[in-house]
Amino acid sequence: MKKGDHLFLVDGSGYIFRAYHALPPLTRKSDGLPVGAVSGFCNMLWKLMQDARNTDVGIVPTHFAVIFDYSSKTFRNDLYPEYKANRSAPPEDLIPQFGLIRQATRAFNLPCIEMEGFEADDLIATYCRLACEAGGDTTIISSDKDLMQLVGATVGMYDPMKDRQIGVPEVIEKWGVPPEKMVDLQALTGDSVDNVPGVPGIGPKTAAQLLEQFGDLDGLLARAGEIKQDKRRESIIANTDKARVSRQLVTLKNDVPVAEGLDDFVLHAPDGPKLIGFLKTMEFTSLTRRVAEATSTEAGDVQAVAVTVERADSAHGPDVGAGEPVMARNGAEPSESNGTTETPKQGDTPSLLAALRLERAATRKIDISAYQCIRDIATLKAWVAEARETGIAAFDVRATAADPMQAELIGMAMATAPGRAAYIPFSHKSGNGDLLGGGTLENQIPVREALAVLKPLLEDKSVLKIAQNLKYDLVIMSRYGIDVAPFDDTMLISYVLDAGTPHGHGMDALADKWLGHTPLQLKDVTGSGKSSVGFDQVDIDKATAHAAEDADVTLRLWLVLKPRLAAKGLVSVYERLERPLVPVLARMEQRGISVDRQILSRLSGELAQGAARLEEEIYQLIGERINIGSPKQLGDILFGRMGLPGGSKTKTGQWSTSAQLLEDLAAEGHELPRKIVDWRQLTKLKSTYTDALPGFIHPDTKRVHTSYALAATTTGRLSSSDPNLQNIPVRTAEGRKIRTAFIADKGNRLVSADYSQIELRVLAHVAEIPQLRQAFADGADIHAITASEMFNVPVEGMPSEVRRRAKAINFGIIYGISAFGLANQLSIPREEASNYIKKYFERFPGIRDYIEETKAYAREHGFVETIFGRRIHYPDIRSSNPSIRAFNERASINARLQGTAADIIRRAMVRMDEALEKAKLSARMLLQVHDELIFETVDAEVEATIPVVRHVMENAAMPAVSMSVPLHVDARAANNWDEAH
DNA sequence: ACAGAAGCTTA
DNA sequence: GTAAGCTTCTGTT
Repeated sequence: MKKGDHLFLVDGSGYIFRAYHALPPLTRKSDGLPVGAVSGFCNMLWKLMQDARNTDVGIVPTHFAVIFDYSSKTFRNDLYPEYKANRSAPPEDLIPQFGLIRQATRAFNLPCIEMEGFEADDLIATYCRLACEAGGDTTIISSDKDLMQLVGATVGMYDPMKDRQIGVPEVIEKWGVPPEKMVDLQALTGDSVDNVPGVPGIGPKTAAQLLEQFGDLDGLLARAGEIKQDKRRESIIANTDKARVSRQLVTLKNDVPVAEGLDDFVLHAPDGPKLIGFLKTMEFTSLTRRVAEATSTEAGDVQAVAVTVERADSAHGPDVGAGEPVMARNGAEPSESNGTTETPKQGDTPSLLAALRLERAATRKIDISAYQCIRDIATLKAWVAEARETGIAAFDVRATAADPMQAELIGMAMATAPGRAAYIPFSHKSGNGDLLGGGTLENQIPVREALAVLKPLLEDKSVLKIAQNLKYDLVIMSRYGIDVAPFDDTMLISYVLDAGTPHGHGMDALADKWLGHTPLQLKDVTGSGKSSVGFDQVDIDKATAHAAEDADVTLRLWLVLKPRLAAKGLVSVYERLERPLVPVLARMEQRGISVDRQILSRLSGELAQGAARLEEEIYQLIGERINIGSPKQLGDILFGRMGLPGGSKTKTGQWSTSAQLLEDLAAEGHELPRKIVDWRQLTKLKSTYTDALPGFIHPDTKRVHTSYALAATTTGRLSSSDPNLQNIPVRTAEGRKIRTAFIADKGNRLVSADYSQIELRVLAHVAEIPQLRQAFADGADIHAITASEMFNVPVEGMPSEVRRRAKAINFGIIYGISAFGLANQLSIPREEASNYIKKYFERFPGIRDYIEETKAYAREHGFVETIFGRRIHYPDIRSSNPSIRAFNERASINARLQGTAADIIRRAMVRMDEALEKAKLSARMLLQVHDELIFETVDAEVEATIPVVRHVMENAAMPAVSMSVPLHVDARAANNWDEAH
């Protein structure tokens, strides 16, 4: 082996188990021999070898071996007799397959390596070292964490089933420590599968954090007394020996006296006849056919195949046919149903213009081979000048990640007219690089230089920039020091035009609907599944076709969609409520919020303990260790074996184990359901919040940056994801503790400001209900007033149950009330609920009128509008199916209220930054939770900030709408979100 | 490995 | 009864 050679080591034993479990269990040969795992193994090995020949993917092995465990007894059992002692025997139908899989390996002409007393992992470690010393690189085909300690400059891993390469960054991302510290991490966490003890109570998150703090395991054990948390400190001190022996167990031995040397692993081509012979014996017909095809096209003999391996890049790459589907797509005629059916009215200029532009854009054929690739500054400058000339540039940023806070620029596409588009690659890598990544390709304009030319254009007030989902590009560009303006966003225009229609607002849906065109899919250029690569690995010609097409399509969509805004009277919705919010949200996402790791980690420990205790108690009560998290198992036990009363079935025929039902059983005095409900709460909090949130802390900013979607809901609300910070617990004391982890930086406070009863206020305004308007004007308790009106009870000394029922009705109205739903909510008979509603409408006839008007309007127009003109479509409102129709009616009633409230807070957000700046305040808006805004500001400015925030929020409807009901905002400041809320 | 169901969190 | 997103389990690829 020499420098530049590349060794593939397949973790054969790992492969066997994964193949066995990933495949349907009952694959048998005609004589009954179980061969499912053998089949999976052969398929994977074949795919791996085919993929490996594809030099586009980047790695061509020169050496190849498959490594197996020899037996279960190894030197580790001498160190620690319990090692792997809890391993049950392999499944019966897997046992005969071990030998077959070794034979399969030989049939593939691959070395089959194993050694008594050592695990496959030790042999892999040894060969990695030998390869490294010889100057070669190694790829380990496995995803086993036990092997991650070997990853480094010359050693990478590859998971063939997930098609994922695992290098140093991936190890750090997954485990929070670099590969060389994996041993220490595993020593702390242990491994229940292999029976490595570790330190009880220390999981991967805690271990990573401790190792970061103390450097390594020895440092940690030596200074364990410094750990603040009592339980953790005591556990580590008490289990020092276990940690040490665990480290020995997980440390791979890289000096096994191996019999075969690397030179024995030189890769030979598959011996077609030999392999086919084996596969036929196994009755793997489809793989036999594939192998036969692959080998016969190369003249069917060993020599010819061997040549193919050497020159796979020239003639047999997987992309030979790439031009064909492209042409086919291109040649397709635009679909008939693309909006041209709408006939423009006489004299309706915007409509006419819309139709004309649509006609032009849609009929002009999209030719993705016509796009230019810009590879020198002079050409780039010419394109920039052209965009200045036309005053319009659609652009599309290509970056390394879907998360704009983590993404690095790879290139950018721009379009100045339909069909006239170009791609500027900045940092594409060579296709045949190894795991370390190929070198940057020649003839690209480096990011800095390209951005220096592009920045004046992107910031030019006289050039409109157009993008699809512009917030993503905005966040990235902002990180590169560019403030893109002015701009339009085709996704948002579509959202304003068509919220609620069945098509989405993504580029593919829009291209299909408006242009009758299907753009190249990302996976068509990056490869799907098997051979997918980062966009920076994509061949520049293909990258150009894809990225430039997106810019071209975006421009065409803008030409079609923008005029429709005016035609439908939706310009102001777009310009007041949508577009200006984009940079506001981009800034909020970039700022992020501080989350205290320590608090979450402590909570996580507490929750784990609580859950474990409940688990034991539950097992005691049912006398069996079932999976409590499985509603199926739980239902079978509770209502089947234990025969608890009141069981009901879900629509799939399973026993329902909903919290409501379990609560009812608990109320009847059953002990078990209570514990299950409690267990669910604890595990929910742990898995969704305390365990998940730390993973979202950005490595550089140390803050959590959520992502807001502007066009995700039908009503105009925002949504939050990755992580969702709009559903952080608040109702229970236990859950609220999670909010204490959301903190202000030192010297700062969090300010939370939320609208009080905004949707009911909107209802009182739009439905013109005198009693409710008066109640809100008086600052009265709205639910108590409602109850008082309905039941003729004075507000003073009102029983809480009476108020509770009125409150449920008020909420019910907002949700488009039904007797069924109200009955459910209040656990009362439907008759009774029906009477409540009747009585409510007698007292508040305006609300019944409002509901009927809304339904009639929706039925007539197919949409409803908020008071600011946002349009929400309900295409199924005329459905002949009564339950679908009723659902759409309720949703449309709700949409006017929820959507208006969403519009109001949007208006507040759009104005907020300027208002703060004008007041010379440094407060920064961080989060939005539908009716709440969270800010961070320096201590000294808290008192001055609150009135400004309140003023902007309470007057947000003005001047567009002067509400007949005052808006009220509660605001307070504290060090954490729990206390501020 | 992925999709859907069930369940639970928020406004 | 409205609007969302995330995790776990389960059956199927």
